[in-house]
Amino acid sequence: MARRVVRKPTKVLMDLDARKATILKAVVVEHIDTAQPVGSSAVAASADLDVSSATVRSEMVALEREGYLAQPHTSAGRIPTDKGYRYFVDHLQSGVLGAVQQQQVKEFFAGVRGEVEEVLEQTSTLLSQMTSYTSVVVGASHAHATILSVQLVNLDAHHHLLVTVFSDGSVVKHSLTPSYAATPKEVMEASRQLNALLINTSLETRVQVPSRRDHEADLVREAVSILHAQQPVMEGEQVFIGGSSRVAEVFDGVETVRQVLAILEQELLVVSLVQDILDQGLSVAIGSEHGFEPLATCALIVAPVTIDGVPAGAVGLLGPTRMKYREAMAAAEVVSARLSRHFAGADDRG
Amino acid sequence: MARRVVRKPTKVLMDLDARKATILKAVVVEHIDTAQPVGSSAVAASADLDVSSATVRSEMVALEREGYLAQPHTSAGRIPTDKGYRYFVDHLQSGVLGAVQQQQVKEFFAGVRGEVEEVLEQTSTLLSQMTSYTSVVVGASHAHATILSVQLVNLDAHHHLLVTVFSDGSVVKHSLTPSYAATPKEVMEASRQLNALLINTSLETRVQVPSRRDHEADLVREAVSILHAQQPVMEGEQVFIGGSSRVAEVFDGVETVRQVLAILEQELLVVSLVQDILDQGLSVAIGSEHGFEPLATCALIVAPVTIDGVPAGAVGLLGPTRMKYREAMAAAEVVSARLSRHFAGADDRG
DNA sequence: GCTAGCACTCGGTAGAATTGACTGCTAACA
DNA sequence: TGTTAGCAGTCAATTCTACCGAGTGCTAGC
Repeated sequence: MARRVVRKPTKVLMDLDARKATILKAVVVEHIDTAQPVGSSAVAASADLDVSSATVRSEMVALEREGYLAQPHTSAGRIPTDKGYRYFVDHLQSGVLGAVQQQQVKEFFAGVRGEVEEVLEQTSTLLSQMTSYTSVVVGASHAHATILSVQLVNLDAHHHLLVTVFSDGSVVKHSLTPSYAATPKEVMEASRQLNALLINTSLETRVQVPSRRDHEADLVREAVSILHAQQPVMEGEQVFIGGSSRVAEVFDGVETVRQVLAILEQELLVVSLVQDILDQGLSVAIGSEHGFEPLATCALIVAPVTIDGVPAGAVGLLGPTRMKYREAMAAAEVVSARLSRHFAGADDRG
Repeated sequence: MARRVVRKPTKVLMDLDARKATILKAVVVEHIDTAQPVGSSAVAASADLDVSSATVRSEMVALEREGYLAQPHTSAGRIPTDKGYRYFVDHLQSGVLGAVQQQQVKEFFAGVRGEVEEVLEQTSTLLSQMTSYTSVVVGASHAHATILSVQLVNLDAHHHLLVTVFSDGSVVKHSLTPSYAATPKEVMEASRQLNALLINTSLETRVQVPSRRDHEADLVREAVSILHAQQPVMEGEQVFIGGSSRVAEVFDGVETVRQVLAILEQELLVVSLVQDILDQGLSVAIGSEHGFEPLATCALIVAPVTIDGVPAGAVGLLGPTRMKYREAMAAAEVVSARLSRHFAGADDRG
């Protein structure tokens, strides 16, 4: 992927004097609210600056020159640039969740039950409902997990199922369809050997396969090779996308909607996008910051999920650059934290 | 669900004389192509009727009176009603697939490999790419499949994984989190008992569980109850939706797009919709024919997938009522047939 | 350094006029 | 009787024109 251009936001150089900052924030807040360009008088009225619109005006000229604001056309107000949003986000006093949302989260985690996948999927729906943005929940790959059990099940003479259980609780199946007919006994024996061979190894460990030429050894070899033949990257990554219909609500322009949906369809892309941002220690990627052109009008909020300190995935929210950062970031953080806790405490619940 | 109002299209009463039929078809074809109301002169020109637009006009008045056509406003042309589309579809000479699409299908099925789920998912993408409509692929539930193997795997003292393999090749996992600490030996013994108990039963079979009060028996009881505690309807149904971004292309109006996307998010709903139409032996449900209000502007094409004659799911295409029925129906039919063949012949391939 | 004031720009809107794609009807015709 | 040409009427869509108003940049004065 030609997308490794993300860089940490340079907090240096980004210092505006108090008045400029106030004005910038006012513009951002107003524009997020109304989706319209914001004029100097609106700012003069809203922000608690005791200056006239003319003063605001000259400050806005400066802010535009420095790249925080832009003007759609001469006689319009200003809208924030990505850089403007970035300043806003970096200097955001972290928001608190609304009472309704808090209640929602509480009830959800009190009531949620079931397999990891189900929980992640439902979490995704929760996040989307809370924020009215599209949510992305990524579960970690089990590339590093060790194998707890391997079992070869006989469907019929030419069709066997390799079922592998990993230490992180994931279960994977693979089909084996040898050209020769294996007897149930041979399959069982192969299964036994596979267990002996693979238990407590991870997928990255190479193992010594038998070199004999009989059905059992053939089965064992094929099973091992299938198991190890995973995609080098993030096979087994799980993505759950919640509220894709929100895309049609929060973005304007059919074409934008189509593009965003098209991207969400490519789950691998979404995973790597989230992963990238996480790598960079960012919690928000605004506009072109993630270096992925088609999402230039989007902002992506991510929050890591950990299990006992170990990275185990992430939750994310995708919205337009003019999204409600405060609420959305608060939601992502709270949910990721509760999710981490949920998994950490998974065994001491009924 | 309050939606069991689907009825077979009444082919009786639906006979139009040759000229009316020609005119109706011309209107449908033209409107599908242009999305615009079709006027009498356009019909007079396109169809090989040797009559003037005035004659066409009076015929169209009749067709409107009989409910096949409608007029958006006085001085506009006519657009087909659901009934009009229905007539069109029922009297459609079945289309053939374009050469490109044929090639696409051929290559796809020549190259496809992997687990059932992967194949279904990829098929969904294929269908969507071929037709540029959103596709829905439904895999059958394993409610009737028998259990080939049950295994209880020990994650830690309070956390076990129940892995069940079914005769249809599906694998399901459930977590067991007892409050007492079970030893690995107890878990293994429980696993053994479960196997003895459940193999060759289906999920509908009730089994006799041990009534002893020890850890093994407790584990067995819990495992059996979790396994049998499935949703009465279609737990284990799988849905794969391909090309949801197409929704933004083929429907117009953000609100419509949002609604359709929202419906696609509810997978259970989609399954039951497809199932309903399949039950009725319909291959196309147009507009309100499926009795589901929010999809009134949609048409849904379905084609059953069978494995050796046994129903095993369906493929579907969702588009606006003015979709390209010929091409889409041909695609759905061909793909469902090839898919059926693929699964039937699954064991004699490498 | 701030502000009031002013001229200027330009997108958006409202209304009127025009266009053009239709229709339905009618009278004449085969 | 069915068909057609012709015509008047309807109505959405388009174009235009004028105008409004939000908002700017600039400047002179405080």
